[in-house]
Amino acid sequence: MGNKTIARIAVSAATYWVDRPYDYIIPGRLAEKVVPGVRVMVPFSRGNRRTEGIVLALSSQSDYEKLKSIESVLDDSPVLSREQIKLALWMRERFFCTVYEAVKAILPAGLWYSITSEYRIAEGCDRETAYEAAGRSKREQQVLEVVFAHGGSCPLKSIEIAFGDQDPGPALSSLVKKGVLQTDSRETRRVRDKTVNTASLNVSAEEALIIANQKKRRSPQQAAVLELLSSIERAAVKEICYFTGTSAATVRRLAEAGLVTIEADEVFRRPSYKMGAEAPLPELNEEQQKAFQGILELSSSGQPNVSLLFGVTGSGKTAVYIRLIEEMLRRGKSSILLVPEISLTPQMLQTFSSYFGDNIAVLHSSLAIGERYDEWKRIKSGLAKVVIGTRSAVFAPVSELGIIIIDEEQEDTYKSENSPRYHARDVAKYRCYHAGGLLLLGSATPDVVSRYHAEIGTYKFFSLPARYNLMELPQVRIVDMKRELRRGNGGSISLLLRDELEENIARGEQSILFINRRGASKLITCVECGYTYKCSRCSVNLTYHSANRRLMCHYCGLSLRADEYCPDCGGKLSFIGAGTQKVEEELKELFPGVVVLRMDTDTVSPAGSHEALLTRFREKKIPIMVGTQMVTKGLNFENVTLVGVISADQSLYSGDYRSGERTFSLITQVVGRSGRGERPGRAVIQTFTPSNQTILQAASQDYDSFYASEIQLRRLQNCPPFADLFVVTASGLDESLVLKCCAEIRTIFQRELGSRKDVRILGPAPLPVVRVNNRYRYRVTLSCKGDKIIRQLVSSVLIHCNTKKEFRGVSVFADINPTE
DNA sequence: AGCACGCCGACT
DNA sequence: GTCGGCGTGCTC
Repeated sequence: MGNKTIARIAVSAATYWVDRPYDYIIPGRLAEKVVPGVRVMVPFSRGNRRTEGIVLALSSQSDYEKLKSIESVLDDSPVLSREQIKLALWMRERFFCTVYEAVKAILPAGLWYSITSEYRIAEGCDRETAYEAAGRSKREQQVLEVVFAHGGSCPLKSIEIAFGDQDPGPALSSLVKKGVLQTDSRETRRVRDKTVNTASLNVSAEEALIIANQKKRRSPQQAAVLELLSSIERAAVKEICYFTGTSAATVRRLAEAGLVTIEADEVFRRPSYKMGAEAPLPELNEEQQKAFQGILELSSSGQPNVSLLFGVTGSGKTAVYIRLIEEMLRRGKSSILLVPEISLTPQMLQTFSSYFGDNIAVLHSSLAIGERYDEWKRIKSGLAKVVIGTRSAVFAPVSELGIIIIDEEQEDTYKSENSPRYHARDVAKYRCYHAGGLLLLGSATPDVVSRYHAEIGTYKFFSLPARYNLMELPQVRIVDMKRELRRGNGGSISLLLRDELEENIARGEQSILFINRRGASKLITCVECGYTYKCSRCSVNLTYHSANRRLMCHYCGLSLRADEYCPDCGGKLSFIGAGTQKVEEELKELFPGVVVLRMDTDTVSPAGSHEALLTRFREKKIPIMVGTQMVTKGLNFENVTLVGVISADQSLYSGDYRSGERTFSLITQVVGRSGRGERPGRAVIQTFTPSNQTILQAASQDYDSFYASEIQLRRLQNCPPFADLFVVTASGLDESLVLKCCAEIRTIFQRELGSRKDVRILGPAPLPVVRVNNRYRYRVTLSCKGDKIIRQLVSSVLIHCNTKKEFRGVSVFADINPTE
């Protein structure tokens, strides 16, 4: 080791366009503590404001002359490993975020510091001199008033509140400069390491008993504690008190006498769920065994290390997961199982706990911050080697990564909607590649991109056949909603569905109605012929924007005036769409007195209440349940024999390249799950486009034919997997400025890439909802294979637009292959 | 972004 | 003269 006195640091205050490693001097007193992966406080920018940073690397020299020094070190040991630092840097390049944004995604929230500053009147400065120094400045006077009102010292927050929308900054720094005020800032952590005081004997058990006997007269309580400890040696102070009826003070007195030692033992806050009884490993059938072995083979042979496991619900994917995780444990390696938010239920955790017990750590968003932090610590320390969680669990700090399994890998919840806009699958791929782990994608309706990779051999492909003896394919009927309209039924429930519901109610069987609420924007269709508007340039459906009363393409921005009548047949045009509430009301009118359970984001908010609703539905045998996506998880009930899809169209025509895939996946899931008991299930799918291929394919559960037609479409449209979509979004209060910025983005792309045949530039186009929070949002899309040159160009466009004076007030960000 | 510096009109 | 408003430029 040379004399590395300089640290390369990523700072949290840096925005994307100034984000780079900054060099700082490591002061001698911190030399030991500053190592890559620890967080530090550093002065940053002209005002030297205190900023959190993370040490990326150490160096013995710097190109920069006027270096500042690290102020303090926040961590005793690195919070990021070398691999994780590399991951953060990779994420910056890949997802157009700052290094620190990536770091924040990788680490649990419980680790974050919040900085509170305090201002106080300088020592030896009285009221008079202070006001004299403030002079005639009203703001400085006001600052002093607030500080004195707080007794000479007060948090910055209070001053800010007193100032309202005025900025106290200049007045504060002026007063500090004059020596009237002094400031202090402290970083505090919201979550502490939880500890429990534990007492243990300092003397042998025999000695303790002798002393206890001596003490029996004078201090019977101390004697009782010693007696207890002589038999169990070590116990939590709380428990000692409970069993002996003494107080903590008694134990403390013994500690002062040197007879016992009290230590703070680290304990973990654990999320609670029901543990399953220990169970033998599931047996695998022939197909499962083939998949199991085939997947494991990859670990010895190297590339490729990704497999796709295709199998409908009930085909036994979970058994394969369990055996793989178990195998990894046997090899001393860790596993990460990612599930979509809605599948991570107590029931599911109970199942896994039967096999892996306390080896499991759970990570998901509705855990208490302390629980989440402690689960993270258990993983990092190697206490938990089986991680089960949602999207962010892909960052779990396991040391020996054996396998990452992504269940239902086509789900949108694996893509983050805000910065860093990562896809868990991409991160998993990166991690597995670099740590030599396996990646397994599981699905009944794989992402078309994944299936394509399996087809061309970059992923290994395994398929589990459905267990036909378990259930018959439900009887599926498709209802043409245009005809319903023409017949005078303007409601959202067709005559057929009404009859079926009636029958189920009469028979005491249960029904679930599914509403597809994806894509909040409106679609227009012809009542007579089912005509829908398509973009002539993008072959996606146009959506109606009430703001300008025009039909627009979300890709290229094409806009048409909305007609009154169908341009094809002259029929009446009408909107498609229904909400859960509306359907609930209609049901109550159709079936007075029948209980209807509604399940959507309005009725399901706290964690676990989703589960509670489902339990109620099952146990109370409530006749009808209506809901959005989340009801698809409630379809495992024997008594549910009818499933209705209220409107299959909405997601189908939402106008992004994955809408077909999403619709197929949803309908397949819904249809495939009715009739899980003895009686065969029935499904009714309502649609305005009954001849739509995707709906027909979903109704017959035919993934292969769906894939075949979808992949052709993707090739035609130059969408993933044949190209990546780089979407650059600009937003701002001034609509014309936002548009001007988008025009410039387009021009830059055109100038730099215009000659490349494989590149298509689309837009500017409005987002499905153009105005949010008074900000107008437009985007330009770049469709091409993402290589380094493209990524660099996108990055430079972001920096250009965010820093150009002309575009002040417009913020621009980029996203790769977004899901709507 | 956030913060300081510098320039300029307005007001004590 | 200074106070504070706003435009400009930089961040190891």
